[in-house]
Order: sequence, then C-alpha cells, then structure tokens
Amino acid sequence: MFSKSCEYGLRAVIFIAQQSNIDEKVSLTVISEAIDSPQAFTAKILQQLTKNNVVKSLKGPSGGFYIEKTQMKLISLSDVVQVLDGNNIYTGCGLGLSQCNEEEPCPLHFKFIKIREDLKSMLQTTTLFMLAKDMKQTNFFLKV
Amino acid sequence: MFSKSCEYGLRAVIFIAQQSNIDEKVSLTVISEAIDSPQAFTAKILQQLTKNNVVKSLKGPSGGFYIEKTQMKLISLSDVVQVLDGNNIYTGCGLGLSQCNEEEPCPLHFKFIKIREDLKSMLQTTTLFMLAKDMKQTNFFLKV
DNA sequence: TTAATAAAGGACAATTATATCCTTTATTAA
DNA sequence: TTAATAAAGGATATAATTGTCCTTTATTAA
Repeated sequence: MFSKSCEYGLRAVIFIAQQSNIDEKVSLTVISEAIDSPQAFTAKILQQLTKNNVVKSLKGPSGGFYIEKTQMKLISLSDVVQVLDGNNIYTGCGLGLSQCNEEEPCPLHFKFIKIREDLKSMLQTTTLFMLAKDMKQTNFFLKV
Repeated sequence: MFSKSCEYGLRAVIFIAQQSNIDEKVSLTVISEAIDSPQAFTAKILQQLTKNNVVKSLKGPSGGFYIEKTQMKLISLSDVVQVLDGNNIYTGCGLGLSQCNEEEPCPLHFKFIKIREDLKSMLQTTTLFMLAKDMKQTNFFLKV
C-alpha cells in the first residue's frame, strides 16, 4: 500500500504528534527507538516532512521534532502520504496504465473507484490531533 | 497498490481471458504487444501464473497461453494477486508493523479494516469470466 | 525426421528503494 | 566563547524490483 518511507514517516509523525500533545519535543534517536525504524533513514524522511512543513524541527540541545498544537488539527494523514508517496495512491491506475479515467478506463477502473474514495476520505479526514487523542485513550502500537 | 509484476500479470490475464473466451490462444509476443509490457519480463510473470495454474500454456507452433472456459468462472483477480504479490495486501499492516491485529493494533488498524475488506471482496468476487464478458460489452483499455 | 515455432529457464544488467556513514550547520547552556 | 547537542545534507552502500539476453525443451506441421 505505502512505501517503507511512508510507513516510517506515518509512524514517526503519529509519535511526534502524541508527544507534542503533551508538550514534548522528541529527538531522532528517541523517535527511531519508539517506532523501531533505521535511524539514518528516518532522518531523511523527517527532513522531507520538515521541508514540507508537516513537522517542525529545532537544532541544538533541547532541540528535536515537534508539531504545533494548532497545526495538529489541520494536518491529515493525507498530507503525510502526499509528501512521501505523492498522489499516486489517489490517481494511479490499479493496472498501472499511465492514463486511466472515465473516458478511457481500464477494466478495473470503476471497480476501484469506491475503494479509492474510501481510502482518500479516511486519510483526509483523520488529523494528527485525532490520532494523538486516540493514542491517549487506547493502547495503540507503533512498533511490535 | 500492486507491484509492476502484478499489474502486468493482471493485464495479461485479462487479455488472455478475453481471447480464450473467443477460443483464441495467444503468444507472448501478442500479449506483450496488447498490454504494452516488456516481453521478457512478461514471460517470467506468465511462467509463474502457469506454474500456479492460473493460465495454461502450450509450446510449439500454434501454442501459446490460454484459460479454459470452465476455469475462467472459477479464477478471480484475487488468485492472480495472490500468486504475484502474495497475501500482503490482505494481511499487511498499513504502517508496516510485522504484527498488527485486534489485540495489538496500530493506530490505523481499525480505520483500514473496511477498506481492506472492500478491496478483498472486489478481488475475490471478480472472476476472469466476468471481465472477459465486460471486455466484450465495453471498450476497456489494457494499454494507453 | 526435420525445420520452424513458442514457452521454460538460467544468468545477468539496470534501476529504484532502502539504508548507512560522515561532515556541516545551527543552537544551547555552561 | 566554547563544548556539547541535534538536525541538515552529501556521498555512498546494499537490497529488491524490474528488465534483458540467450539457451534449452517441447510441439507442430511440412
């Protein structure tokens, strides 16, 4: 479904949101430990997310990654996925055709529409704030 | 969503089904032209599908690939996907956790369930025969 | 029985995704 | 102002996926 980068990125962002929700910045070391991801690789992913304003970062001692509480309600899973995997998950053809639409559909085009719409809707409506709240109430896992 | 192998495989199988439905065997050359896929790579994919009895093949002149009409009603898209991409699409965690279930769920586990189920259902209920019929009635594309 | 045809299969090449290492830059606090 | 800290960034390595080439095997039809 998602690339490894996107999987790590989503896990990282959810963890950062959870921590930011209790006013804690987190370092790369802490993040990659919490989500069990390769540290240097996770650094690259976080750089992308920082450049695209999904997360904020501060260098130096007491630095780290965080998400502003006001932003948290505005950033959705979809934003994270867009940055790391582009919009292929929304627009890409299930059979890999470079163009596939109502006018020139592949044989599965119409069968995929509902599934795509549901996925899109879920990603777009789920904000980081909602997930941070969920993490408080329920024991969800970001690593095994 | 699917690997390139799986995309080519699905397109190939739909084309073979369409042709078998009018009692035509098709060669690798014809298939890869019809679905615009790299020929040698498509050969490998078809070998896998043949080994797993999704399609049948015959060597020599007047040989080629085909699907028996009786089988066509029994083989679903899900069978093709299972052979080429395994069952990761059904069981894999959206965030990439090696184990993720009702007891130890990732934060998105329950949000993905409906989407997964819908996809699974679509793939399992869509048979090659249905697609061959669809191809007769509607101008669907297997290449751009 | 032979020449032609077409799939099967092995070996290898190219590309992309994943992952690591090391240096540089910015920030903090002593 | 300096030493320590932590992210940013460049270069490179590894692994997986995608793709090609060439030989072998099976089958057909002349």
